[in-house]
Amino acid sequence: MKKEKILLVDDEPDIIEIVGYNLKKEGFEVSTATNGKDAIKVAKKQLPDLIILDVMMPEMDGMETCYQMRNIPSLKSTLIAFLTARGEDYSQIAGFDAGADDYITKPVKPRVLISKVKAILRRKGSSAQEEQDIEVGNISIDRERYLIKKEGKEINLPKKEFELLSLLMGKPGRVYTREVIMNSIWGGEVVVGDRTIDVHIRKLREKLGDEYIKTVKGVGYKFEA
Amino acid sequence: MKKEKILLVDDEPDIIEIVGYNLKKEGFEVSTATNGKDAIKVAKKQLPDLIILDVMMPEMDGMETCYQMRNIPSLKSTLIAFLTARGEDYSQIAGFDAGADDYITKPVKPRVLISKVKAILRRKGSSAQEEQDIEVGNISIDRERYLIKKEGKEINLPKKEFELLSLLMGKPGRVYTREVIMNSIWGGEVVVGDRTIDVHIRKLREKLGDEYIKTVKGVGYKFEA
DNA sequence: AGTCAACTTAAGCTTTACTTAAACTAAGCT
DNA sequence: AGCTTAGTTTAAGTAAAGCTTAAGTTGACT
Repeated sequence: MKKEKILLVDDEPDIIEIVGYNLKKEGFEVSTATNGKDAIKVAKKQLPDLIILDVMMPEMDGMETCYQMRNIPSLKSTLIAFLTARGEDYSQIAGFDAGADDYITKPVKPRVLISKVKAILRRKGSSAQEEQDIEVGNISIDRERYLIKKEGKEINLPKKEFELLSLLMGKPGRVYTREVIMNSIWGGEVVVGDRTIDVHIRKLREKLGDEYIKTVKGVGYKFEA
Repeated sequence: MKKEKILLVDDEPDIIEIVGYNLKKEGFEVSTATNGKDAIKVAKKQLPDLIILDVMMPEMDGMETCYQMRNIPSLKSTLIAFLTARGEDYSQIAGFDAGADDYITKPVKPRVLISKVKAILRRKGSSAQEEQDIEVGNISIDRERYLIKKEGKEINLPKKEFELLSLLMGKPGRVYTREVIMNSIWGGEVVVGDRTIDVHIRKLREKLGDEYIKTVKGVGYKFEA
């Protein structure tokens, strides 16, 4: 099995040292950063499986770093855990809101840390969604150029429509619930009505033809050739 | 969307009271138990999404309860979180080993609790990919695409029928009582008459043929090849 | 024969989605 | 800045699919 990559971010070298050592000993591939900016840079390159992020850091704190990371598409499926001093309850709340998956309280006992990290990673399972260009039937999608082709003809889609189609075509046949669609395209924060999705679906059908996107009543939508 | 079910297990009525109140206020459907045995009994009936389990309990403690629950197939995908006094590091480790998904430290501040619970449940959605497709006899079920196949032919079922068949096929041969069916598909809140189940069974038989779903008079229904 | 549970049908009700148009927003242009 | 346009979201009416109920029927067991 491939080594799992962990990015460890903390401004205190001691912590990096101790935690890093323990993680490596357990067979993880560990990279480190001492501030938010570096962390983002490294994360983009390495695409780690888990990022452990200290909340208290100079310049850009963990919370802010987390927000920014969550807005980077390639890090969407990456797990983020906060490292926080015990009892800072409100930072926990804000942390979850910022999109963290878990938090770890300092001071950490090595064995606890390892158990925790393993538990977090275990959850992840198979979320390695590939960013490749997809082609289904006579429709192909080019994420890099932000356009789609139908029978060779290029069609330009506005952002939301493109993302919606992109999501649905990411796994043809699979039904996406409105909830999932909302979360993927609008994110948990923005609140828009359900009708909005309908309308975007409609626009897509208008442009592609009705035969591609199917409605599963009471459940959601799916793309099918 | 259907309310998420949480089973709360603690021997102290005060905790149940406070925590339960807060969870209900957030829109969760809460059931309770004051000891491990009851907890298992209730869990089997209700099939909750999340079980919050106090570690320290008389008779059967949380750890033991957790072990036993993990050995019950129908609770395989249920999340279990421990409720533990702050700083009991070793119980945390043991907890993860026992198959817990997370732990919550006492004393709990309501807002933290809610955030935590939501975070835990949020994970489930994304890691529930593990749902395997079931195949019995010449009928197979594809949860992702929301359709079933009989001898290769795809059949489209409406939501309730699909869920009902899905439930029954989850364990072929096992008899599901009306009560369990109600709880799984409608949730404890909605109250609909027993005839409703009959009708859905009928529709299924209409579409699949009478030979698959069998009636066990006075008890319930089962799926059999 | 009487009782009880399940079956069957069809009708009415509810929910969900479709469609259209109009309001709102953001970005680019003059 | 104001205008223009493309894009997004909301709103409202309509259509359809699905769900539930009701009521009469069947069949098994005493």
